[in-house]
Amino acid sequence: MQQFEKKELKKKSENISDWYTDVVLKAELADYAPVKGTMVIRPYGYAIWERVQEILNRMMRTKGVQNAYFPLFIPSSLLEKEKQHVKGFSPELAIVTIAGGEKLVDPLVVRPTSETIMYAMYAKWIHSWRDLPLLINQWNNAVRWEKRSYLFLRTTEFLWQEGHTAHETEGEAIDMVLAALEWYQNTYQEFFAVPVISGRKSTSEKFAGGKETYAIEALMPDGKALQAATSHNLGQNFSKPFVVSFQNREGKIEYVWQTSWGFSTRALGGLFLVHGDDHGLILPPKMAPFQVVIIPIFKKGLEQSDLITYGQLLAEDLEAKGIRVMFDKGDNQSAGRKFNAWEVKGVPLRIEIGEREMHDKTVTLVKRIDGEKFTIARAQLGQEILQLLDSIQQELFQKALEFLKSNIREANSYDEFKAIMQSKRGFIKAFWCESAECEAKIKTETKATTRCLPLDAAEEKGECIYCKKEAHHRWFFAQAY
RNA sequence: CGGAGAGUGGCGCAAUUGGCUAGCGCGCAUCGUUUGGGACGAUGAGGUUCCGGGUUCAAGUCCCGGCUCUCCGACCA
Repeated sequence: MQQFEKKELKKKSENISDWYTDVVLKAELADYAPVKGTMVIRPYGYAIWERVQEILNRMMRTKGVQNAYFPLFIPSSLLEKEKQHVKGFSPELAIVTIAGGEKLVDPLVVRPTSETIMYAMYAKWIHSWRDLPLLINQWNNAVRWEKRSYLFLRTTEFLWQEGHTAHETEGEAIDMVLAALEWYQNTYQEFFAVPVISGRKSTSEKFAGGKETYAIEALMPDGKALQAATSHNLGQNFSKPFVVSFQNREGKIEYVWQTSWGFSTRALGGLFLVHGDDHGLILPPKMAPFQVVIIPIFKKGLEQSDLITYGQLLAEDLEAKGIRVMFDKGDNQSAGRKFNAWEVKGVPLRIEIGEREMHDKTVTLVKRIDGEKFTIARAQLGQEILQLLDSIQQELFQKALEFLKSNIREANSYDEFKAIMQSKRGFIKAFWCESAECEAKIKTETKATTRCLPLDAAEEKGECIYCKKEAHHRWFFAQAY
């Protein structure tokens, strides 16, 4: 019995954070690396990141954003040009002080984000309004020396895309900021099947050096919120110190209006946490590296090669329909072991083929989401699977949406607020006067921070939940990841 | 950076008051039998017990110093 238990996954229903770590390791998404806080993203996990790249690249192309690559090292003198920016990042910088065996006069910062190095270049490239807008994205890594790390959700080194644009007018820049936010929201909702709240950040939560920050916030099963991606309106805060200026249509010198926005591997953590159950991961079909796994069941007296041919043709048919298929045809693992392995990895559909199916020209189909098992004729399989994948995608989103909806609560008094934080957590909508003092006190006393003010939040009259002074909006609060 | 815990084959663990050739399960390799929910048998490989120093006839075990990891807090995408 004991040996059996060791094979089991930790239960999501019992302890979500143990489950999460366990499932990330066992599904072979990632593994711990030798340096504290770093991880290896393994092929299965990286395939999911590549899906994200495809999705976001496609979205970025619609607006003409181009990919490029800027260096990893930033001279510290450059980083220091924008005061709020250095101040915000300095506690978590990794700095190279010795290189080539010599002490560096100007140490090199390993990028925590690339505003400074990119804008030093933008200053060189932008001279006229005709050079605008400049729309560049890069897929890269960044390093922030986190004191406490967590697979995917907070690693010392992480992967992301960072988009950096420069515009002629602030209006254009704001359009860009909101467009990026919408891309992120779509990625999360339509592809990850995770509903989000998108909105503006408070002053204390905004990007160091920026003017306004917008974010998408997703609710995790433990009632904590995950800031899944951000989009910043930088105003002219960087263009001034970096002298990114241009001659406008009237011939006058002006500073550009800038934006930056990023979507990191952290977002994958949210994807893994939200879906999934005691048996492991559940990947939404649109993100799954394999949407279908075909498992042959060999039997004595059954010609193995016949079954493999049957499976091979099946796989080719499905692939021709654009379905991502894994045919796990090896004969050195029992079928049961394969079932379990692919369940942990969250493949949405499993096809079992054996003697019966081959004889009847059918397949046995099993849904990961609920374990439902049925037999269908091979002839209709492709169509059936496309429909199933679609309905599973919807079902996952609906489930997550219901969870989100039932975990958004209004608090009209501070007592009510505290009571919610002590029990179910989730999002709390409450009036707040927008003073940093109240925000800080609420955080210390309840762990909840302001998450955002939704874009469509109505202007209302109320009193701050903490100080009872006048307030105009109900902000979203939650304990953050 | 504070608090707690832990470092023993790849992984999970064991090793009596300090005592014999450091064990067990999983995994791995070879061969055979198997395969409809984590198969079985036989054989085999694999160890500087985190590092450095000390005490002792004798150290995985005790002492000192260091390092690393995990969890919990403050900081953060």
